[in-house]
Amino acid sequence: MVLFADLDEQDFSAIHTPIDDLEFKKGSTLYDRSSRSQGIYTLRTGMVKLVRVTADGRQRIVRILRPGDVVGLEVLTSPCYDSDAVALTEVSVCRIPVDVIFKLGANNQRLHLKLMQKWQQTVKDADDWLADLNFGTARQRVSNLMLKMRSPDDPEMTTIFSRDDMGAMLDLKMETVSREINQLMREEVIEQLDRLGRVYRIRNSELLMTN
Amino acid sequence: MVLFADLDEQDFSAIHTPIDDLEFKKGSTLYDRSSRSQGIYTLRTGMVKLVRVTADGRQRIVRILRPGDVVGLEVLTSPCYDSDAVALTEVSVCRIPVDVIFKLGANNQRLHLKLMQKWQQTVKDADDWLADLNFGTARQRVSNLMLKMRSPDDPEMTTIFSRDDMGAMLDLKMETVSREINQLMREEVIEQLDRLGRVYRIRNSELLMTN
DNA sequence: CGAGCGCTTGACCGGCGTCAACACCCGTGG
DNA sequence: CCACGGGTGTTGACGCCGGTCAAGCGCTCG
Repeated sequence: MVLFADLDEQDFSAIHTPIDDLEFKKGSTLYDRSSRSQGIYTLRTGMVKLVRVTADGRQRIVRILRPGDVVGLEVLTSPCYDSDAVALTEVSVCRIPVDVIFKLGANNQRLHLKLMQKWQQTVKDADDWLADLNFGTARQRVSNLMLKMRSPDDPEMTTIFSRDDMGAMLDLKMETVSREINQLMREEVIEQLDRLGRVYRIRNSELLMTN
Repeated sequence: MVLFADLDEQDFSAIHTPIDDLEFKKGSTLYDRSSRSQGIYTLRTGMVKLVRVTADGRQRIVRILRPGDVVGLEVLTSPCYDSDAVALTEVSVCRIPVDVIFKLGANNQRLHLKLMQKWQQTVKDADDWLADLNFGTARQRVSNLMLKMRSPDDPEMTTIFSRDDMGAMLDLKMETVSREINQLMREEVIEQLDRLGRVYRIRNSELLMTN
């Protein structure tokens, strides 16, 4: 209940339309650009990637969403979504139809404030993504991604993605991503914790930052 | 009056705080990250760049704003700005104190809708910027920038920036930008119209798009 | 055990960065 | 009027980072 955290009882009684709790499997798409609006989603657990296809047919990941983020805000003012949303892990979300937002929002100042905060966070995330992950050498990009994907409750842990996805995030080729990660491991800056190459421990965050 | 286009007389009478019309010279900064919020700006004429400084001290331009855009929306929910805003040309803006927005918004549904549309446009612009201008070869990036900066009322005309600024937008070095532009001119895809290298005519937009 | 997928690693190549020289525009001052 | 200097843009030579192509490894699942 990211958006409704501090609504009154009476606010809730105004809701007649159902709010669905949904689960998505790893790899399944919550929505794509062609689909009509089915509402906005608040992300409870898991990670979601927002994907666009460039003019020349390649995939570009424009942002990663994590628990607490809102997915698909754009349909509040637009009939369709701006990108595809694909689950990177098992994902559980809460889907809220657009008209529920408008009914509640009609005379609810606090919801407007919460929405505005979500918009602001989205813009900031987008700008951060551009400034931190798409600038500089391959090594800098990979380092910054490892830092950005740290676990909120244990900043030594970080979990990343398939090498292909990382390429689409950082504008690098899979092979380059692989090389940089293994280089960081040889230098003992990071340490692999699983067998699949997704979970790492950061042993020297200083060095990652000053790359 | 981008935001207040369809407000009632009575809405306006609620405003006591002054709304300033301001002018900025080319190169002057409207605000920077350290400055306290002085309100949001609607851009009437000219162009503004939003700039961030990366960890390693280089400048990154995250977006260009043009007439009709709103500058500094983030201070509606945050005490300070997320980036520096610098005038790329002579600029005239309309500055609206934050509390005016809140006073008007308290019971004005249409203003909320307008604001939401501005937020959505901002996110879309940010994502477009990432997907179109920071992906692919130098030639593709320069081509896409020329397309994005076309004049709204004459799509054959496009006006760009200093080579250094273009580098900070596209994550390329000045020299590379210069080479690509001159290459496009030799191929007669574009044609320079001024002596400073800012205004061009697009002679073959097909070719620019399919690069 | 073998097929298939994702990841790693090596060899090679090309595009972009680096460094430097130079052209051009403009303002200033002689 | 020209001489000069600084800022911006262009162009060339060269080197290196990251892309390309290909082989091989290690899982997982049939």
